Amino acid sequence: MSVRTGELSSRERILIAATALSKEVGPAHISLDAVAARAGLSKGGLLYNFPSKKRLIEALVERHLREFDDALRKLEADHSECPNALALALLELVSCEEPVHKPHASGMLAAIAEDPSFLDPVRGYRRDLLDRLIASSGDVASALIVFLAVEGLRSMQLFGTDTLGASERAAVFARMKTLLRVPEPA
Amino acid sequence: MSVRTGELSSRERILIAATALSKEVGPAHISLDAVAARAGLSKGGLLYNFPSKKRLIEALVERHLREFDDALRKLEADHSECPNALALALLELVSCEEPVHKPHASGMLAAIAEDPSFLDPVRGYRRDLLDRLIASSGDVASALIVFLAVEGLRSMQLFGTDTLGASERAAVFARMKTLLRVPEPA
DNA sequence: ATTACTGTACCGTCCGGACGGTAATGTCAA
DNA sequence: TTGACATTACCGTCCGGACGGTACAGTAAT
Repeated sequence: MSVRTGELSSRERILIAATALSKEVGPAHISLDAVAARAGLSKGGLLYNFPSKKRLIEALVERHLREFDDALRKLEADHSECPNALALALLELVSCEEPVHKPHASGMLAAIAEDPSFLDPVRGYRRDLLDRLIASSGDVASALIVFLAVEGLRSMQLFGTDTLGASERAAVFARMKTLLRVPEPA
Repeated sequence: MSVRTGELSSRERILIAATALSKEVGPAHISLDAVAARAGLSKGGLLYNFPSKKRLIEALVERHLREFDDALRKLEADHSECPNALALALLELVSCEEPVHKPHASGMLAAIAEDPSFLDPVRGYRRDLLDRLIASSGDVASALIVFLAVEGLRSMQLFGTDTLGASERAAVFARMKTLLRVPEPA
């Protein structure tokens, strides 16, 4: 609740450190000691910011959800004139080269590793998203296809299994837009 | 290398126990002690069958891959007359109520938790699958969409995030078949 | 005086793995 | 057919180390 400088807050540094460590040593092996050292503070300092490992991981999930939603809403606003704004925003969000959620991927894996129920908030968010998508689209089936494809691309990014090339991603993106009967912008 | 009786082998029991424990205590918290106890043998006995935790987890991944591939090939054979046999088989495999891979889900999470690189064989398999799918389909874009949607459904099943209802799953399935220009069977 | 830490010292627990048995089941030569 | 040894499939214990968390005294800035 301060930080006037351009420096990152301790909380932020800790979250970043936990994510990085998860990628380096495996999601199941992030220890408080290691996270603290990586974030450049003492274990006491870490425990001051997050009173338990559970809280730390919850924060990881909350941060991911918040940043994902912010980015999505911004993109949706860009297409506010279009009836399929949400679907379009989703597609853009996941098919760009550096999606907002990608840096958080290994942190999410750490949460799953610790206890899959940490993802309950994510489950809720996704279902809401799907409902909004269905409501905003005339066609339920194509809304579902878009949702599933987005989920597929996201999961591949989560596991680092993103074997699709840029051209392939572009092809799906284009086809998906025709599926939604969105005219190409040129 | 024996087992004439109808009983499960120790290896099998261990694999089942590890998967069940992963679901119960969280993928990061399966210990050799607990797995052994659950499988009804001692830790020494477990280590006899799998000389290290790493080997145990590798076996979990191999088993998943093998059973998935078996099931897929069987379904593919059922549609051998159709040019999109592979795509159809994939869709059927993931959209049925109890997919073969679902019971293995928490075991896969345990593998990811321990070290995401355990999934390297899975990555390879998926890329091959995608290539076969593209080759067998005239249209690259729709092959990609099917692949991504399948991957999305699979990841939802993996995380227990499978919020889709049966009717929704059926709707996507049907739409996907028209995408592939497969005639409805009645 | 409060906030935001640092640093050290601990505690109890758990964990992977090594290891030394051992009972049952072959195998095979004398 | 019997004794000698090998192999298989396991048991139970032990150890060194790591981990989450606690406690607490100190400190520098506001």
